[in-house]
Amino acid sequence: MDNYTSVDNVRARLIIAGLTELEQHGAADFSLRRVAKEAGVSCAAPYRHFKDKDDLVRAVIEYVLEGWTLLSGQLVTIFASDIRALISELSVAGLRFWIANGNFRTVIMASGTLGSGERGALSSFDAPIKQAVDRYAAEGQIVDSELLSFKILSMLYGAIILVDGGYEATEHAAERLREAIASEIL
Amino acid sequence: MDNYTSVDNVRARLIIAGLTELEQHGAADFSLRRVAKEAGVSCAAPYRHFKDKDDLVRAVIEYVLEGWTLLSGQLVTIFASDIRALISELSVAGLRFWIANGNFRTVIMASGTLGSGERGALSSFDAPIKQAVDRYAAEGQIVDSELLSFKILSMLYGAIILVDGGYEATEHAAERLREAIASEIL
DNA sequence: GTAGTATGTTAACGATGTTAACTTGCTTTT
DNA sequence: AAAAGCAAGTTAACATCGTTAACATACTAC
Repeated sequence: MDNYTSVDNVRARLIIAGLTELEQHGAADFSLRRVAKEAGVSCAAPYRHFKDKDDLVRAVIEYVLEGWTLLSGQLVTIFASDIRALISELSVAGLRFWIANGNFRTVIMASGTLGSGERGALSSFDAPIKQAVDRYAAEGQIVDSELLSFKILSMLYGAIILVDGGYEATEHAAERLREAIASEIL
Repeated sequence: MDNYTSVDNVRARLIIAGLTELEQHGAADFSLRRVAKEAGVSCAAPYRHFKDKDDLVRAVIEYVLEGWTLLSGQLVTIFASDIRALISELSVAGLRFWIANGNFRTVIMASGTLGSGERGALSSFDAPIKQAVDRYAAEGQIVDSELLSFKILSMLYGAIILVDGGYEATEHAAERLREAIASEIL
């Protein structure tokens, strides 16, 4: 019989408990003990599955990023025939993704919080976009691929901060981002 | 005789102690007790000057931002006759400012950490740039001022994240930012 | 069956943010 | 000048936190 359902049951529960903890209390007030209680285990149990608190948080982020990998993969498929649309849609979707996953960006973008893994997380996020830009450049368009990547990625991350800071509403920023990118890859 | 030197001596000491604390331990490990000890007072003394820990951190950030206000003010004066150069120099200086003040951007850009004041801090940072762009638009250039502000500010903030995340070296990013902005306001 | 390992428990430690109760010294009022 | 009031420091205590150590228990392998 398969034992897949019971494999690492507690670990999985800890991760999704950590996810709601992150959503509700943010990165600053993230309490490992609360997560353990929420998962129905003792306060020391997490240490059987994770090195320390940051390790759990890292796992939660990894879990969340799987959603992005899935989503971006679908976009790549859908817009396979129109690279410019792909770049645009990936960026706007990326913006919405970060805004929807409110507190995660705080953790990922704050360098101190996670050891040296944060670029790993970030790069696994912007890889699809960078890849699409490279493909755009490779398809004969005369562009400085590196500069274009920088422009688009920085605008994307910057838009997140602007929205987060209350400078603009999400949808407004999404539209602006779409415009800005369109003007770059016309 | 002037009693300026002794006015709020402890409060001032707490702020600069908080500043070095933020530099050395980051926002996540910021310890109020350590700050108090560093300032030579008891662990409860800060509560005579600040509502709570976050209030102290806010004060530290305000203090740091005074440096930017000063710097940006000088740039505005220096490049008064060349708005395009002003926009460019303000942006690059802004990037360098955040990178130099490593741990502060973590605090300011993480929404959860500071109550609702974070946009206040951010807006007092990007106000000079927004202002310069508006002036650029007002001087007869046919541009969508709002869109241009969005582009430049988002690229600026995004560049900070990219540098912070290890995507690019500071000077490299500064050069790219300069290029990107130049291509927008030619 | 017995040894070993994986995974849970409870109990404890030190550090932290915060508050309450108190002292102390200066300023103002009478 | 004496008293009242207040600003600003102290110490002591509390709950919570991350983390570790010591112990228990069940599954797995030889």
